[in-house]
Amino acid sequence: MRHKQVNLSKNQQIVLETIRKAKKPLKAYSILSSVKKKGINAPPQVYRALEKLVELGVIHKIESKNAFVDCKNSECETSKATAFSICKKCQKITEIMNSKLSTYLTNFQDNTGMKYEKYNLEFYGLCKRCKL
Amino acid sequence: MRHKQVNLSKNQQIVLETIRKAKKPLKAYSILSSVKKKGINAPPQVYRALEKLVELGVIHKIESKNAFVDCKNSECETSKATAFSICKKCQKITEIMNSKLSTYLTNFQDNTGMKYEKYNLEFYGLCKRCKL
DNA sequence: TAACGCTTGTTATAATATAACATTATAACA
DNA sequence: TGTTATAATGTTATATTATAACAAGCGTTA
Repeated sequence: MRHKQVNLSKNQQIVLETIRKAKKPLKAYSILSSVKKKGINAPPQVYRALEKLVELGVIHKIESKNAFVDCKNSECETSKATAFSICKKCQKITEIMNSKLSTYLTNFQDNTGMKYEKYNLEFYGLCKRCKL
Repeated sequence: MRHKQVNLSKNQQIVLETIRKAKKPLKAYSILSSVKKKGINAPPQVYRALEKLVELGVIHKIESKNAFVDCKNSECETSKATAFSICKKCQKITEIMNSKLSTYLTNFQDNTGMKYEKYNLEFYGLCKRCKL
């Protein structure tokens, strides 16, 4: 498995490392405060790194949370097909990797004549533990 | 297509009317400036109305745009199952009403043991006109 | 070298959203 | 009707999320 990390700039690497170390999705300003000690001082530096990392598909943005997680799917080349489950109680977020689902959605066509290039799906509910 | 009949408060009605008149998704502060002449002066008034309307399922939030559209689906009782197509070029947003899709997603199960109560799906691409 | 593209650093500000609190309206019902 | 509970309102202030704008550095390559 090859890592695109090789091609990342310094700030991009720092931000990615921070996200990878986290057990949960991180928000931009939380990342910012984590990386201040590494010389990243201002929001644009974080947001620029995030934008690039999302573009590369190595992280994903959870739109309904304004938070970022690293992509656990090693085959994920870009961020064009993403699905997450979000626990309403503990906020745990998991990337759903289900080939039937992704095939279904990637091939989905409706009658509007639109050509879909990308999708993002977010499921909400209670995770196994919080159901108890 | 019939709109849903619901008992709404004054501010909720004003906000809903504004969204219904719009041809495209509206952002909260854009709504705010539209309704200033009707006596709504501050963000919380708009956000509270929006929150309630979303809860009732008469409008939906497009998470990736921080914008709100009215629900065109007269059978949509709550905001538990939503799907949209978003044109990357003209920003046109359409609610997807496809029973096969909603059945598929509503019944979707993965192996995490999570029980899904709600989902939101956003497709991105080029609409018919922008493809030309 | 010069021109270019990309990343960086920096300050300032825009855009989105909520906290907190006081007040008023409405609904439910004894 | 009066009483209570709940929902909605109005208001100020502030928190949170994100981008604009500009200057400068660095490596590539023409």
